[in-house]
Amino acid sequence: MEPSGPVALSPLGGSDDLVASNRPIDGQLAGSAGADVSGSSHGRIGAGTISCSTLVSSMSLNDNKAGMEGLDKERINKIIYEASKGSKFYENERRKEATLNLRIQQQQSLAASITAAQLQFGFRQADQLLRDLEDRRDLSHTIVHVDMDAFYAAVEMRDDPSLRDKPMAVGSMSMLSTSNYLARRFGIRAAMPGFIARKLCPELVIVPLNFDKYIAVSETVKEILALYDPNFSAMSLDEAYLDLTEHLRERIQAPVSSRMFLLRTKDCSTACRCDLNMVLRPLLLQEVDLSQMQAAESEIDVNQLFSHCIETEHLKTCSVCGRPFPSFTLKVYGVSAKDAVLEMRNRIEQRTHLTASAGIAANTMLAKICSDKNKPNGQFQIEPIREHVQQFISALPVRKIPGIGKVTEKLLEALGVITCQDLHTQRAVLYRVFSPTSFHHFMNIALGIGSSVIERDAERKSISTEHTFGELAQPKDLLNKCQELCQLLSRDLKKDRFVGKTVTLKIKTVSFEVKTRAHTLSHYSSDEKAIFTAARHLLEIEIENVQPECLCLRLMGVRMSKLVSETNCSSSVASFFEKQRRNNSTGKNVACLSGKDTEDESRDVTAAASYLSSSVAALRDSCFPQQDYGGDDDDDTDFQECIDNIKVAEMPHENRARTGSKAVNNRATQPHQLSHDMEKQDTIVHFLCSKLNCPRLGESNCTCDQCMVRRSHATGSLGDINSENTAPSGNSSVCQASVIVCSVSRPSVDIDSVNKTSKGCVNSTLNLTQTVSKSSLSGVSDLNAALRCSDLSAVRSQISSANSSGQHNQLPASSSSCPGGGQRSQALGSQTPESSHSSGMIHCPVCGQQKYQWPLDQLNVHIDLCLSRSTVREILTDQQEDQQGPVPRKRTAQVTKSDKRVKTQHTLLSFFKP
DNA sequence: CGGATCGAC
DNA sequence: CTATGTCGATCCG
Ligand SMILES: Nc1ncnc2c1ncn2[C@H]1C[C@H](O)[C@@H](COP(=O)(O)OP(=O)(O)OP(=O)(O)O)O1
Ligand SMILES: [Mg+2]
Ligand SMILES: [Mg+2]
Repeated sequence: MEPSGPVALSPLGGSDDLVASNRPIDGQLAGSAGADVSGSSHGRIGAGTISCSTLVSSMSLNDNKAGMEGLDKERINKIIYEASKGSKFYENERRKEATLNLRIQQQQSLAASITAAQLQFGFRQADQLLRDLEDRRDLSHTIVHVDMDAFYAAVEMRDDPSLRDKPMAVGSMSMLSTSNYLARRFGIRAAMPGFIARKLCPELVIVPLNFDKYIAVSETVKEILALYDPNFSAMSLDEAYLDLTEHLRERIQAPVSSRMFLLRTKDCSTACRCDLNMVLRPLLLQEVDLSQMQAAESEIDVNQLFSHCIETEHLKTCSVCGRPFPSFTLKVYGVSAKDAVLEMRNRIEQRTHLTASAGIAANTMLAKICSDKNKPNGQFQIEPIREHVQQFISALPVRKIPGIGKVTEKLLEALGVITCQDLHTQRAVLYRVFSPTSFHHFMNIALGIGSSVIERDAERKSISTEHTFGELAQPKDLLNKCQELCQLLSRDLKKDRFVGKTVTLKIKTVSFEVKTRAHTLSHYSSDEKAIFTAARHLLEIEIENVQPECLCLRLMGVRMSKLVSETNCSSSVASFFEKQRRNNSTGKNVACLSGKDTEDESRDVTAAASYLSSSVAALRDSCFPQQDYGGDDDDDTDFQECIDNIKVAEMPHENRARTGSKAVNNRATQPHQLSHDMEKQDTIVHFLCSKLNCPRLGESNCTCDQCMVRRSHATGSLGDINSENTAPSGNSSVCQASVIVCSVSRPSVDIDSVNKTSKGCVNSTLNLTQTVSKSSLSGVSDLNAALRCSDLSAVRSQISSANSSGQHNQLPASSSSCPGGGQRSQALGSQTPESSHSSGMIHCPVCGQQKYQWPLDQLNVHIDLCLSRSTVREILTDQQEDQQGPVPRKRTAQVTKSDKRVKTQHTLLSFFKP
């Protein structure tokens, strides 16, 4: 994006033709942007028509929503403006608007500086990319996006019939989460404050949120979705993507009866309201004589088909609720995608009494757009034919593309881009003005290309909690609020078994200005005190910064990121170490791992390694609280440096250059690096062993690995590990560390074998650990000595020798030629898809946690953590019977206060994965 | 890399 | 009176 010295030899003027449509808009928008800025300074209102409300376009109505077509926008915007003007919120929106206009002006001058040569270059690059993308276009999948209609509102209307014919919204006078379609006719929609909505429609009924209900309904809907695609991906409580390809294949073979479903013809208050497809369908299907049915028949005359049994009591009365069945028909759905989706939507409605809309297309981006097209209670399909796709996408306004919001729309509009067709027309300008990533996305959009596979759920990356409150300015009050939030955050972290490293404080002043401030802890934690210590510090700095003014806030939030999951292991290494630190040491929480260049693919491994490093450090701290290491963070930085070196060495062609400068041809796709990750992890483990400088460590590690490998093949015996790993008492503290490291190094086993045997292995590790643990806690300082004497160069040479061929026989897991790493990985790699195909359920061999389609790398990290954790846990329970498990102990029924855990919404990149 | 911005529900 | 809460991605300095 650098201006890169626009030595405009021939400024745009000469090449008008190519961007003809661009010119007038350029001028117009630059002009209007300038007018906005100057106009806002003397805020003239009233006299003009609507120019006052377009002044702050961010405050005018978003009608980009189903059910909001053809509104009297002018009237609505006027009301919104009248209700907003002069408010602090409005003033802040104006400020934001001004900086956005500034940004647009910069963009425009950049666009204006494009030379003819640059333009030509842009065209060439764009066309090349377009060809590549076109070549890889995949129309073979049938992707479906399902989205409930006016979800929260629909649930409330279902449960309170008096609401059904009224404009209503869900939320509060302060903020609405959604509205029903009647209310949308008044311009009332999500993210609008209730008091403004009331001005638009005084009769509006506002119903408070009931998250527990929405969550329950959501689960019900998901049950149905899973029948069509067990790997479906829910994007929020009310929508999901499915890949119907497989279902459609099977659907053709399946018996007709599997496509027959009941459909109530009218809702009667006295009749059974159960899902007829659950309580009645199975009974009817028993009675049906398929031979009597016409193949083409789609609506079946129930009375005729079941004339022989329709008077039977159990077919007249619901056995669940005891009420009479309502009138219904039996519908036979076809085998097409359209019919399958009709069937699915019908089943959702029969089951939940709520309607859903759906989109069918070859990729998620198009499917998402389609699901909105016939909302509510409708569906739309784009046939998987290139020409159809092109036709559909070309006419589409870019604002309809998920991921393109108000701001991007405005930026594009300034470049003459309104429709997706314009994206293609203006491709040379876009190439120059936007980042390579954005440009890439735009070209995908122009072609109607998106992700044609449903991504498995990514690991969560942050957990946060924030509250809006009445003005607070007293430092005491602010700190109290901060602590309260930290407590809530800690509770959430523990509930979901996460520990994290980076604490971020968010504040919003009474004038709606938002700031965030972050601090990275020295150890992974979910502990309230640890979080609060960090958050308070950040807050105090901010209070300090505005003095002698007082920091007057309307919102505060705390977020934890750099997360590591410790799923379902009932006691964590982290909490163990936290306890030790609380008891023993004076919290020296300053040191943190130096900056990491964590690539996506190695995130888990690196995180695990970081975690390990933290754990070892914490272990050391807790064992030897009196010692002053002087170089506390030396260890960490050495460690991190080593990891980085490994990564650099193993990813020679890594393109880590910032993409900001216009890279000419750095569009090479990166080969997947999973096997490297495995190797890295092993290398890291060896690094740790080396770092601990114990002659027996490598040996122990090997033995442990081998032990586990052998057990996995059902030939191992405990003799090996017991005899070889038992350390002389003099080395006991060192060996404790070794055991921890050992257990973190992954057992080379396949899943089933682990399920059968790993417990024994862990226990044997455990026995050893217990012994040495007790002696080390009594004050042996060999570990400390080892750590202090460790020498980086020696470590490096040890690493390289560990990676060289000589070690391979002893260290199967570090074989680099084997995809996925060593034997364990290989076994895992071949077993996982197998077992997941039949049941899809994978369970952690250590803690037993089950997860659907557990991704290999995540499973591995999880097992690592579990193993080390369960080891420590057993030590703990052996030593002390006290303390809380992180399990929430309060059974007091609490209402859920948020719809947390919304995952990567439909943001640009997510639509273009493979 | 931290912080701001954008986008989504 | 009264303008949310939660999360992920990207960009810029
Ligand atoms: N800005 C928001 N803030 C808080 N909650 C929201 C917001 N937007 C949406 N939600 C919640 C309430 C919605 O019912 C639910 C699903 O969102 P979404 O599918 O976009 O709209 P909707 O289901 O209410 O209407 P429809 O899908 O028919 O347009 O998510
Ligand atoms: Mg919806
Ligand atoms: Mg939705």
